[in-house]
Amino acid sequence: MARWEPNAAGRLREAALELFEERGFEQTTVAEIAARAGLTERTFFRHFADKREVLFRGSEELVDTLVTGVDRAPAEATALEAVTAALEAAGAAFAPEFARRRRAVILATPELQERELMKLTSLTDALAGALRRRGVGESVARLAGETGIAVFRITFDRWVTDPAQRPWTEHLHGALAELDELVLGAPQRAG
Amino acid sequence: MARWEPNAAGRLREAALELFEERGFEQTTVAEIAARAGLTERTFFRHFADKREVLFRGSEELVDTLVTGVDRAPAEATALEAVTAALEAAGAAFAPEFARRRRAVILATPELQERELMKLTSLTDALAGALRRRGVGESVARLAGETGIAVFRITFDRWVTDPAQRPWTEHLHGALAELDELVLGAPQRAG
DNA sequence: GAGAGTGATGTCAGTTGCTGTCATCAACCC
DNA sequence: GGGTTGATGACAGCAACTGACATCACTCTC
Repeated sequence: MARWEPNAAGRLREAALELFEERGFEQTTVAEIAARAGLTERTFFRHFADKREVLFRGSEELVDTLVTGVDRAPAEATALEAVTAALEAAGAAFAPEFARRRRAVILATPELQERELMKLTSLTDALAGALRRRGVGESVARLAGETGIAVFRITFDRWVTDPAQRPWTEHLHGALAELDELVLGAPQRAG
Repeated sequence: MARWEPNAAGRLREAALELFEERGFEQTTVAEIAARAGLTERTFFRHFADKREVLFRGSEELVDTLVTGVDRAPAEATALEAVTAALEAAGAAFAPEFARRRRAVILATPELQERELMKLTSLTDALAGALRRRGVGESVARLAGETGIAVFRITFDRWVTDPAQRPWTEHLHGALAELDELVLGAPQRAG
């Protein structure tokens, strides 16, 4: 038998999410989270740098997914096509039920929104960096990064709140079509 | 003689900025800031909701300036023209020396970057809201808000770091011209 | 002009986020 | 079987932040 119950970080994350849902982020202490997970406060801070971070574990993997998606796009692909490929790959990174609960808590908590904005900025920077590495100019890379994350946010929100639970790629291409409309004045995306 | 030295909030802000420059945000305690301003820690928290906020007082006024700028734009103006008018008005809101020092501290401190992203988001939302109120559609208003703040950030950074100290409007129109290039493929802005 | 506010400040005690340090002890290695 | 490792617990301590109450120059009112 193992000395400790497995998956301490996962238990802490689930305990935190439950408590945040029940009584709110600020009204929950780290000691309470740890107790529900069968651990101590000190151990919580060994797994997560701070109280907010418990809801953001995994964002580094998302960065990797997006960068890999851009890197794997064919050399002839435009910046936006490479970003689109990356965003398609990103859809597989989320467990829908967890994502939905987590999103509700973040929307209710300014402190968590701050952290989320920071993570999204790192996604933007990572996308722009990957594009620059494949030869895209600085300004276009930055703009494409910002646009890509804007599309990502729209896609994520719709996917998470869709009562029909349509797949990620469907929402993604819907958002991209709207981007085309905005830029070109009419729907033109084929597929 | 007045019972207290005047401008407590201003003294706290200057003391905080000095200490953040000297030894960094995290290495500075609120008690130290208050002491340098001739006040107590408790009084600091009466003037500022938290330690970060001491560098962000005034952002509500910037929101007002931008919204007023959009509201005052002629009814025929496009969304982008209204945003441009608002951004021109925003230039007068900054004292360059303070802005430069503040920016350096924020760039060195992730905690402060989080707060800054939050403030920029509220600027984006305010711009988009003002545009919607003058009849601009939801999606265009949001995109114009995001674009406007992106241009604002570029303008602000260049203005603050410009060794030649050229005026705000000059940097603003430079950034807008680049936006045109990106969107239209060639410089086309006249004035 | 005396008494009753008013408002910015001080004082103090308390909670909570977060950190450093040392101890523990099953599992693993040689 | 003894040493090492690695996740955890225990405990002390700092700093951010809050609530409650006291202070006292100024101001308003009659």
